[in-house]
Amino acid sequence: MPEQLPGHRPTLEAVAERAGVSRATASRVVNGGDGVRAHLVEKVREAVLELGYVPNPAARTLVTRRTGAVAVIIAEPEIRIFSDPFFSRQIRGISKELTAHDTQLVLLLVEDRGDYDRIERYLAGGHVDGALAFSLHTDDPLPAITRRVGMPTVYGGRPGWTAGSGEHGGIAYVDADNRGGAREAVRHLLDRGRRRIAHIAGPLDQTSAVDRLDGYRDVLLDADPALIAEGDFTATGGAEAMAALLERCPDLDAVFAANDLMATGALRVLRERGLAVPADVALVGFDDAELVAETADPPLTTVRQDIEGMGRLMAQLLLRTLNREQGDRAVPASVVTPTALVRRGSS
Amino acid sequence: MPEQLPGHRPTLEAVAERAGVSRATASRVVNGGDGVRAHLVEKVREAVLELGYVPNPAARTLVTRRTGAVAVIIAEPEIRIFSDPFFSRQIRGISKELTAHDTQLVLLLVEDRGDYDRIERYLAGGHVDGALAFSLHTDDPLPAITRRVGMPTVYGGRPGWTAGSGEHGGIAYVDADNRGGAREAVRHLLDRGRRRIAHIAGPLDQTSAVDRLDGYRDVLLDADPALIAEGDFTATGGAEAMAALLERCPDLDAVFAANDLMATGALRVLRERGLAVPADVALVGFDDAELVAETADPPLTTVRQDIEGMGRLMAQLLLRTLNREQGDRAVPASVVTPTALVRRGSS
DNA sequence: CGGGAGGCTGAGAGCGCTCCCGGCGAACGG
DNA sequence: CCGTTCGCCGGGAGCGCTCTCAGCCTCCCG
Repeated sequence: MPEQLPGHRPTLEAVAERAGVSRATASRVVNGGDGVRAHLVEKVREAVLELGYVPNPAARTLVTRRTGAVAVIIAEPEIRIFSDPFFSRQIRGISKELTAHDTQLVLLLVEDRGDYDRIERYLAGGHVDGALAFSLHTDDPLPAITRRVGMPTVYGGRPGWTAGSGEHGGIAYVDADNRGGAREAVRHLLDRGRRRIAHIAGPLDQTSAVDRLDGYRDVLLDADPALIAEGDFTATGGAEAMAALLERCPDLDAVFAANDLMATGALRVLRERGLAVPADVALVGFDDAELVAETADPPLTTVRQDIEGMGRLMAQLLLRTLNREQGDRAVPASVVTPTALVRRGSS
Repeated sequence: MPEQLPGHRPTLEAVAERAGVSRATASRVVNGGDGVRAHLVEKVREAVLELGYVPNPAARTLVTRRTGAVAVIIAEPEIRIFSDPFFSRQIRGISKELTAHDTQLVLLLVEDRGDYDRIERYLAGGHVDGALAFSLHTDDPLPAITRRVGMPTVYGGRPGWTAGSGEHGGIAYVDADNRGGAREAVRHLLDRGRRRIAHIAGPLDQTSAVDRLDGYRDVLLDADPALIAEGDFTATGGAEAMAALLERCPDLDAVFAANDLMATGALRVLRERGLAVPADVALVGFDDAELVAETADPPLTTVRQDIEGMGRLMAQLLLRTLNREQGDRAVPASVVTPTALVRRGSS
């Protein structure tokens, strides 16, 4: 590519002049070249290359009312956000899909509740065409905001308050089959002959945690409530929950943890107490988190979900909505992706 | 905030009309209100509120030639990117600082080498005012790109090829005092009476790994080369390196790992071999990674760096550069932040 | 009381692009 | 050979904003 010319960047006007055509024709070529005779297309392309022309996105946005950018809103006040590989992989999937469609990713991190004003102003300002948001908690103000400013939004993870469609059209989301995956995990433990199967749940203000707990209960209809402890999706939380469970039910012979991080915490506590995994206690996690599940000792049996694929799906859903005609108000259907049990040494 | 009005968003023109002033005056008020009489300011502010006016960023950018956005380029093809808490915390710091200055964060993930063309086009397109980039490898094409398109850039971590100032002005970066921190770690092990101190280095195409190795050598001038093994900053890599070290030097009595993730891998191998930490082998890590160093068993002695602060610093440096007058070509000075040894149970 | 200075305001140009629409030439049918 | 259609191109308006500059009005000083 040519060096930046001194002074200002070349404009479409300059390209047109050099190619000996009008600005309109130059614009047509830059945007695909339909309806322009071949030799003119060629001339304009040359001029673009020679001048090192790059379209000015602001000018383009001003008239098309499209920014070619999408906001990714992460409203997780905790450190988890990135350190949980879950988010990183989902973002990676999103990024790939957006990139493939020449769309930019604007990252909006929410630190505290006051930030929501900023988010609202930002979305209302028309900086982006749509938004992707994650794992809402039950009282999250985000849906109200996106609705108010009319911003097309796709959520990652089923939102808390809407089982079906809300009052004003449903909300689009992409989620894994948490409940089904949990069922499979527990059934697997039953198949292994386990009878006192405990569950370390995630924070129950998140639907993924609730769904996994529900899946556990689906299979263990008469489960002893003492066999259920709530964690917070971190290793430390998992360890604490495990300790509490052992206190209450020393006879347990299996644990289904709602994610792999908590499973590793549980693993540590079990080892400390001299309990062998899986001989004394079988353990199953959830997520198949890289650098965690496989490298655990013993490697974790876990429920895999295609996290990166879910990210891609979120982006696809959003982009499809954005590319619909203006009048078309239909909300895209939500998608639930399948899970799969991965058997390793811990069960 | 008022609901989105039917049809189009209100423009500055509409605000001006409603307030009974000219568009110019309305603009002045929206941008701070200097030099406008108080009662007019009041009137315009009211009109803004009543109409729910939000400035159109594209129009503004078109004339000011400022986008109010900064690119964060992450060119780490590995999974590490986010799962290494290092990046997440740095991004968090960056995000905080940018938010405080009303600047947006555009995330650019580089998946493979072909992506660099896309990055170059993006930067050349003037979508952003500046860029922040991370941990360059020695042959990274990024510096050439940012220079070519004249994009102000601050790097996280000292770039590989430029010890001092390059041919055309130096490159601004923010880095921790890796070498000094490493020296302190090794001295600490010496103070504990250790004499056969091994080092698990990071990938030596990254300057942070090189600097930490150099710090190790600064203190152990006559270190046995067999005591040094190269890892890759992951737990698995650390485990492999540890195994290799034990193979070569069964008599080692201490290990300084170039990061905490590798230290945990080493820890696992040591335990497997029946070696007690710190009784048989003392262990020191680097980073003070959350959810890793403190929760390890035993908790890791490690070298803490203020990662989030480094992120903030990167953003500050960049913003300062951007707010300089156009003519001022000076590159901001790079910053090296201090480290501190945190003593825990592993040494 | 006149003149100059200085503070506010408004008119208007213009940022770089897209897209509507009118015109023009070629092609084709009668 | 003329009228009509159709494909292609250029002129020009306009997206919403900022900013310069000229003009006005007030105030102060001589």
